[in-house]
Amino acid sequence: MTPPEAPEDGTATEGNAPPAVSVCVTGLKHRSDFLRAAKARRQGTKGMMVQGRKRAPGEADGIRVGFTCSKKVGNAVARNRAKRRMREVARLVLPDAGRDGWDYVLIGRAEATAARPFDKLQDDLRFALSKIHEAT
RNA sequence: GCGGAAGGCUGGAUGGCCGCGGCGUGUUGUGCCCAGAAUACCAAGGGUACCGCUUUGGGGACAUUUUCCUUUUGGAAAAUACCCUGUCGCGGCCUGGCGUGUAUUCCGGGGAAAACACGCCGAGGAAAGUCCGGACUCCCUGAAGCAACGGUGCCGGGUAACACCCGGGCGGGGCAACCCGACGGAAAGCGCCACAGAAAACAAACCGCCCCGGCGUGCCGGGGUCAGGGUGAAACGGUGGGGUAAGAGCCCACCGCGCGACUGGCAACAGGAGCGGCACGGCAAGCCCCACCGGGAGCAAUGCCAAAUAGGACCCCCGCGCGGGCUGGUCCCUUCGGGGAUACCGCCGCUAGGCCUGCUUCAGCCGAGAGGGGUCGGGUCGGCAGCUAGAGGGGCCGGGGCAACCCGGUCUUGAGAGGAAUGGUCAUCCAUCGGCCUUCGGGCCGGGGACAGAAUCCGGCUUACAGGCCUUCCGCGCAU
RNA sequence: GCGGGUAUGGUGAAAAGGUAUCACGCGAGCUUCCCAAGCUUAAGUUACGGGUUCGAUUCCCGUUACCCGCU
Repeated sequence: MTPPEAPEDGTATEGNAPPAVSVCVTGLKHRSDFLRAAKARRQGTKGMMVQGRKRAPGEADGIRVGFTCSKKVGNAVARNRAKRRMREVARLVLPDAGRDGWDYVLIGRAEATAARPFDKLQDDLRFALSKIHEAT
């Protein structure tokens, strides 16, 4: 679902400082990946739930990220909207704050993910990532 | 103007920044493919002419050194080196595997994915529910019929088909415009109709009413009767008159009901001379009968390519159990005729034993595996196809038809993802809601954008939906 | 996506077209000095909305929620 986001080097995002090493952010595709991430550490915020897992070496390269919404979030339109907002947040935040060799899963929340102001949503992800990373 | 009925359209707009999916073109051009060249490599096993190293036996001649005897020649012993001839092993080498082989590099050609650039396209009227009907694919099947099961159910037409649509009929609702209807058959058969009521389906009679008989004179028995009573969703048709012991379609009139010649209509159905003399309650969204339709499963169908690991079949190499033999090889003995051995090599042959179920018999299978190499087929992850041009949609024109719809012409349009694109964010405008101010022109602030997201495709149905716009019609009020 | 099923007191289950039943639980009361046990009693939109029928938990249609299978 998440096509390889454009390598954040140069052209895009002039506001954000491009990371020194351009790490490829790809999508999580398999259910087993999601389940493994769910067993690792997690951090909830107002806007979303974030799960993170440091992969075993040799499993895959780069940062991988997946998005999920349960039926609690609403009908298909509401779920897709929540996922799109989280995808956009991840596109802006992860190349900066994410770490190479990790899997992340972002889980949408009813009401909050769709209604929360966009900058707050970005802050939520940054906060959650820092909490997950510092726990190591 | 108010209230209503029917049909249709629409489903926020513009811009900035950042981004997504598909297709096409171009650039880069690696993985990969094709053709060629060069170099290197390929296990176990087998062979051993030759070469190198090494273990060890026999022989040889001379040389050197040391020791001893003699001390002139010389002799003896030991060591070293050399030569010849065997021998244990290792390596080289040959063979084997070995081929359309593998790997690397280079030259030429083709060229995914990816990146970049440019261009084009990118959700709906319901994309939804998955309720019908099809297309398409696979499975079953010789064909047809019957049965079973499921569905449809007024008639005619439309359609690829339908439970859909159109027109008509009948019934019901509304003053009307209009709307609604699973609307075949209950004299083919079975079943059910609680409670109440005398009685619930075809015959019967509780209270009554009337007549006769009896006596104990207000009760009993027999007969007639269904007008009255009450029950219920439903009760031997209703009203009036005649009639009678009391009554009753018993008779008459009108209404209702049934049958119905004939007439109209393709038909549903309508009208209806005449006849009957009241019989035939309801339920088929109970079983059923009649007519018609239907094989099953579904794109997660299906087809193709195809890692790692495990397992299967076959081939080659190697190896293993038993027995015997051979003009073989090797070793031993030999009176040189031959005889014996055979762990090992080559060739030939075979079963002991095990498995199933408690026993027997028969049959079958395994039986020689623990290795190395190769081929083939199945097949998972994964990938590709199916996958979007079709009973297509839309506009305009012409023709047929009351209409649904059909025929012809012309122009235009065309999402194809796969943890799943079609967006995120900001600003302005637009529609709208609330509050405040108002000089009633408006202004300010705040909220806020219906239902809802393609997943193989198409025709319907059903359900959800903020608002806005258009057309036609009906009723009432007012004015003319 | 495609296909199938279920819904009845708080929970788990029954019910043939005719008064919604059983067990456990919960509330109240009686009994007891108190508790337990026992006895009495209350609580239901039969998921929702229509239809057929005199009458629907049951039959038919639609809606909602939940569950299951196919990869």
